[in-house]
Amino acid sequence: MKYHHGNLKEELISSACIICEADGHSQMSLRSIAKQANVSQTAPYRHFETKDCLLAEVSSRGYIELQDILSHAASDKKLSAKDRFLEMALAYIKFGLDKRNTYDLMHNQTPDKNEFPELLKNATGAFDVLVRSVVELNPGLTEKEIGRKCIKHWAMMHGLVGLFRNSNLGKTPSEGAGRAMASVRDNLKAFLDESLNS
Amino acid sequence: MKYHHGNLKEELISSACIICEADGHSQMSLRSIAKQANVSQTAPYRHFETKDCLLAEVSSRGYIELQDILSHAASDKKLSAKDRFLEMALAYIKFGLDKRNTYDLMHNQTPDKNEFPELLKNATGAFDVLVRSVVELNPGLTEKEIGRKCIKHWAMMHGLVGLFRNSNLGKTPSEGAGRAMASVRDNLKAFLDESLNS
DNA sequence: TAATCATGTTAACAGTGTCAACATAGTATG
DNA sequence: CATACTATGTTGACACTGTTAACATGATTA
Repeated sequence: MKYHHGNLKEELISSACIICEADGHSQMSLRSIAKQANVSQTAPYRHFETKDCLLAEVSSRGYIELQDILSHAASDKKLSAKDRFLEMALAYIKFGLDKRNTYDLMHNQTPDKNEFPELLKNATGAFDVLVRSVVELNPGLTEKEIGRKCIKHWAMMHGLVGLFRNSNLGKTPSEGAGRAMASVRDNLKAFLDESLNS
Repeated sequence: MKYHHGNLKEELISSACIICEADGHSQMSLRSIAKQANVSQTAPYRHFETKDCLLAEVSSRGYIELQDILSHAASDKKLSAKDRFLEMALAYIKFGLDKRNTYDLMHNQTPDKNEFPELLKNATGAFDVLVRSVVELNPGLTEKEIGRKCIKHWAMMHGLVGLFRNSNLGKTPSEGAGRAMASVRDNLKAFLDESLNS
C-alpha cells in the first residue's frame, strides 16, 4: 500500500458519483467517500477545499453526461426536427428517472452554481442542446421567442420527470422507470404536439 | 417560567417557519428551533417523532399559504378567466421569489410527501387551485387534456421561478424579487398567450 | 389522596464537516 | 549526492447534528 495514492482526486470523484447515485446525495458524507477510496477521513481536503467543491464536481459530471445523452438523442439526421426534439425530450426524462439521485443533486440548491463556474458552464452546456434543438425546430423566430420556448420546454421536461416519479408505476424503481417511459412514449408525442405549435 | 410550556407544539412550528424562511431549510436544526422556543434540545421529541415530522409541518403551512394566495389571486370575478389565470400565475411566481426558502423546502425531496399524508393533502390542495383555474379557462376539455395543461402550466410556473431567481436582477434579494416581478409582468402575458392557446 | 400519564430536562451516543499539527514521499536546487 | 521544499497523506480534536435512555415535574383521573 503506497502512502501516496497517485490518483486520489479522480477516485474520490468517481466514488462520490457512485455513492450519490446509490444512496442519494443527502446520504453521502465525505467520510464514506474517503472510506470507499481506502483513505483517511481528511484526505479529501488535499483536493477539495470543502465538501461542496466535491459535490460540484459530481454535479458537473452529471451535466456532462446529460449533455452527451441529449445531443446523441437529437443527432439522428434521418428524423425530422420535430422527432429529434421528441427523442431529446424522452432522453431527458429517461435520465431524470434513471439517474434519479444524481438528477436530484444537479437540481439541488447546494452546491450553488453561482459559486462554481465550471458547474455552471456544464449546466449551461446541457441546456444549450435544448436551445439548438428548439432553434432547428423553429427557424426564423426572434431570440426572445426562442428563449421563451426553451424555458417552457425545459420547465415542462423537468415537470414531467417530477410527475412520473410520483406516480407509483411498478414496484421496483427500475420497473417503475420502465413503465413510466412506456407511458411517456405513449403520451409525450400528443403532449408535445399541443405545445410545439404555440 | 413554567415547567410545562402549554403551547409548545404550536410555538415550535412557527419558530421553525421563521428560521426556515430566514436561514434556509438546510440551516435549520432542531436545536436552534428549540432554543428559539426557550426549551431544551430534546423537548421537540415530545411533539414530533422525528425532525422530518416538523419539517413536514412547516412545508404544509407553506402549501396552505400558497393555496390561500393562489385562490385569492384567481378570485376576482371582474376579470376574464384568462386574466384570473394570469394573476394566479403571477401570484405563484411572487410566492416562489418572496418566500424563497420556504418554497425550496416545499420542493425538497425531504420530507417525502408520500410519508406525510397531511402534507400531501395540502400540496394537492394548492395544485387544485390551478386545476380549477385551468378548467374554467378551458371548458369542454377532457380530463386527460385538462391534466396535460395543468402539468404544463404548473411545470412552467415552477420553471419561471427558477429562471427569475438565477437572473441576478438587483443586488439585494428583495430588490431582485421586485425587479423580477416587474419583468414577469412585462413578459408573462405574452408568454402565456403563447401557451394558453395550445 | 394516590396513581397515571403527558410533557419537560439532562446526559450520552454515533455521525457530520472542518481544522491544526504532524508524517511521508516525490521534486527541485545547492 | 545531499538538502530543502512542496504535495499529499494521517491522527486527533472541535463544535455541531439527530436521536435515545433515564429521570423530573406537573396535570389529570380513579
